[in-house]
Amino acid sequence: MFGTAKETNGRREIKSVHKIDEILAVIKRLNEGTLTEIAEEVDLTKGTVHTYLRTLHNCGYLTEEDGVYRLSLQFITVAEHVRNETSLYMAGHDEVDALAERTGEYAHLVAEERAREVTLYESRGEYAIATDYHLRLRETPQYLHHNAAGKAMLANFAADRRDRILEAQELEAQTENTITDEAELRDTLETVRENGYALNDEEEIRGMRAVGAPIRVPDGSIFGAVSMSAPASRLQGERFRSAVPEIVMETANLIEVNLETAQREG
Amino acid sequence: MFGTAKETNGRREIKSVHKIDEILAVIKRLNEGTLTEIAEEVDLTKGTVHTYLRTLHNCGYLTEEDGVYRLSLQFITVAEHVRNETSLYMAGHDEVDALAERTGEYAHLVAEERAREVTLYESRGEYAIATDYHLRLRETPQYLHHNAAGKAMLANFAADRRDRILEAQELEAQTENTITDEAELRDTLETVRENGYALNDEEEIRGMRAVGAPIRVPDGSIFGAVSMSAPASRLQGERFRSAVPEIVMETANLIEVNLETAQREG
DNA sequence: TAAACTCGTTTGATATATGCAAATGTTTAT
DNA sequence: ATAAACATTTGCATATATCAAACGAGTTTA
Repeated sequence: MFGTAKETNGRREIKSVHKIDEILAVIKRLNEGTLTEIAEEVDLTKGTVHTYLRTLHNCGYLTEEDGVYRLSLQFITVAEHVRNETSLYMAGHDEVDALAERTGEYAHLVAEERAREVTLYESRGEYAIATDYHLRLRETPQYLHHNAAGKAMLANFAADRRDRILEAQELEAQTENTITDEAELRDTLETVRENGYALNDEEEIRGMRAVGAPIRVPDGSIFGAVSMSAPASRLQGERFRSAVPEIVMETANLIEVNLETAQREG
Repeated sequence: MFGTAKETNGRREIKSVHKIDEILAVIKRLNEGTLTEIAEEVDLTKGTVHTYLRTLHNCGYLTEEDGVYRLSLQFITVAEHVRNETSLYMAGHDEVDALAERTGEYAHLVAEERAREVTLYESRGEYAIATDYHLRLRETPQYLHHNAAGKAMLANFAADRRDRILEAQELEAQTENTITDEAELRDTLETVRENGYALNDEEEIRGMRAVGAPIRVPDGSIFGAVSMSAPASRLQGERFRSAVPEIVMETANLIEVNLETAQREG
């Protein structure tokens, strides 16, 4: 989305979709732009881009004020729809609120899409810090090996799904603690499977630790994770390695039950 | 967006954009669909729709599992970006949290786009009710005359902007209390301007009242509103007509100051 | 005050990407 | 084993996206 398309291996595609995607990507990157500014960044003439912008504006993808285009607020309403139709969100947001309240820290509900982690919901406990940072983090799907929730999911995928993800990419580092060696990561994931929870020891953000647990359903199609993150100073020793994991796994279990019962109803 | 384009008055447009918009609209409406299901709803052959779906999937707009397409979770991440780039959200979300906490009820931060109200942020106080209903409400931009925040904005727009909005549409009713008469609405808006706040007396949801206040900036370009909503039984008499309006206006004022200072910084 | 420049918008002509119909795979049902 | 339903591919005709160039509006410069 917005400029991240894979190469088209010979199969026919609609070129206009790619052009639209490219234009939206440019506007997202510039945050706002005039026709000339946008056209400069795209391999199309000003006249053509003008026609695209007119149509995208008319269809509600863009707003325009004094010749300046931006992504429209309608993306927010569409996102609400997508979220509300995601059963994991519906089953989990109250439990994540409860987790944030019990721990006083940030709690997260995430899902996997295209080998990346998308945050469905985030709840801020009383003592939660780095609010703005977390807001920005949600703008970009994250690598699964960067944090506890991602590792919890990765560990519990079927082997072939995990292999496909691990083989498709290099393990980029985010901090000096990020696991970048595949063998080491696979060992860790083995432990995560055994324990039922994953830890993140300053692997994503220096000074921050986190605990995550997978959310499973029998048929395997729905999948996600919950996690709780806090400054390392407030998350150490027994609390980090036992008490909080218990609470996080309990939350995951509650969400699993919610998913189960919701499924039987509808 | 997704099937709400106005008619194209003679000017040239990119037809593919409309087709994409229509396809996404169908998938949004069906929530999920196979190629055949989607193609049935669109005036294109299966083969053509197939090419569109392939491209939209490749570009990250859709997910596909066992031949079933859905809107992708990436819409959520894009929405986060849009929201974080909206200065009103950045200036207002903490204040709206505070408003929800002080009143114990739902607090809302909204903006106007295309003559409709879009919710940028919503905060749930301790006693807030109808959570699921509010989630669903956020999926669709609302008419401005349906609630307190919308009326607060409408009342404080420049006259021509207000006229353009009022003249473009019928005043649809939502409950028996909704103001559907233009003259009556204009009178109400006059009062709203005088008071500095707007009331909603079961005009949007039966049994719910709300109080809203406009968020202004000198140059007039940024515009929005805050509101607080609660069951009528908890929002009556002096509390409805004076105490809560004071608090809501205070919140709006704080957000205005945040906007001002943020603007001077960057 | 005119000329030069910038930016958005329109338009005719053209190449090509799109869309159809029909054929080909692939899976599911009988 | 056969039929049916569905997804996918492909050749061909044509609608349409694109370019270049012209036009118009607004701003700056001399």
